Amino acid sequence: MSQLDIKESLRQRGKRLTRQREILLELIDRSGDHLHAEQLYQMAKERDPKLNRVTVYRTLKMLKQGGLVDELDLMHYDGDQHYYETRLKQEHAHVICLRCGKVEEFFGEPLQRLRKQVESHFGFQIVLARTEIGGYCSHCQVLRAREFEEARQENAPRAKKRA
Amino acid sequence: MSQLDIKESLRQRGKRLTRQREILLELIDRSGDHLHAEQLYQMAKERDPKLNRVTVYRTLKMLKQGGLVDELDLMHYDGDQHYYETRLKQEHAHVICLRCGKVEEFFGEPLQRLRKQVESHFGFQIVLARTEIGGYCSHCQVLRAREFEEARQENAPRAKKRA
DNA sequence: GTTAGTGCAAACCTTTTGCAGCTCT
DNA sequence: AGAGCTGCAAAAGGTTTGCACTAAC
Repeated sequence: MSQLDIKESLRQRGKRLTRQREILLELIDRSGDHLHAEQLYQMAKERDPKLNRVTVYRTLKMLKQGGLVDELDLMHYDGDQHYYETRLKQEHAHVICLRCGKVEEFFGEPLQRLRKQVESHFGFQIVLARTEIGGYCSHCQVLRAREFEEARQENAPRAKKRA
Repeated sequence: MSQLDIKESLRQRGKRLTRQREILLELIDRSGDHLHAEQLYQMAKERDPKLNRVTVYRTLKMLKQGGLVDELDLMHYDGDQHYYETRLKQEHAHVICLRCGKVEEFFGEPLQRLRKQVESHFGFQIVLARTEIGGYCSHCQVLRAREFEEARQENAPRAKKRA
């Protein structure tokens, strides 16, 4: 969903396109996924120092209610704030590395199957769905193993390095 | 994961089994899933009026870190607090009705497939995973349709009931 | 006897609200 | 003109922290 689509959607719902919203929409549009309110606020403040944090929250809330952005928790990787991304057509899971914080997106058929099964199994009408997976990316798995090894050696000082 | 299993796990990790923890574990064990800290606190206070809210938070945090309970958001159905459930062997999704708040659990093979695919696709080591689906249960779908109809008639007063 | 755990008060972080004034349309 | 939006200040909601005291091991 592009900035233009979002603007059009606001127009149709009789929302005003203020200077502040222009700034926020542009930032959301180009700065990629997964920002939280404070990040967005800091970035917006550079373009308009008077823009208030509250406006960021109000704008995000409005976009969320309009179905234009999705709200994520990302396994509370870094505190309890929420993260936002412009809504994509295709459902996807978020895979978060608990060590480095990197977020991968996974698009795969199990997600569609899951959705269909829940709908038919419970007669449920799905409005929004979210899958978040936390763990360690391949890079950090190696680093963690190394860290463990180092910690082990520190706990057993004077031991010979090799048996 | 039963209360006894949890106690054993604490013992092994050198955690103390205090009077307060006994109370909280028992409540978590028997009062079913999906409570949040405040609910747990209110229940615990009835058994020990001196037990502090902070102890509830600290206990939940410890159990979470020990992998004994899982933390959920339930699509922030009712505010931004977290919900807790004792960890089950089998992965499942939570299906939350946004109107009545009912939570269903869905166990199905797409979840296992998803997990496997993410592991192999990214070489990712999964620690915890969470799928939350928000929408309307079959019961509330009917009620919502009725509510819409009533609202429509109020907005068009004196209109004939049937065309 | 140690050390982990508790209660209390106070702080913290994120988000929301009330209201007067401003600005899109 | 007028509804909708903004900024400011203040509050709310949920959770964490520092510290002196207590209790489990």
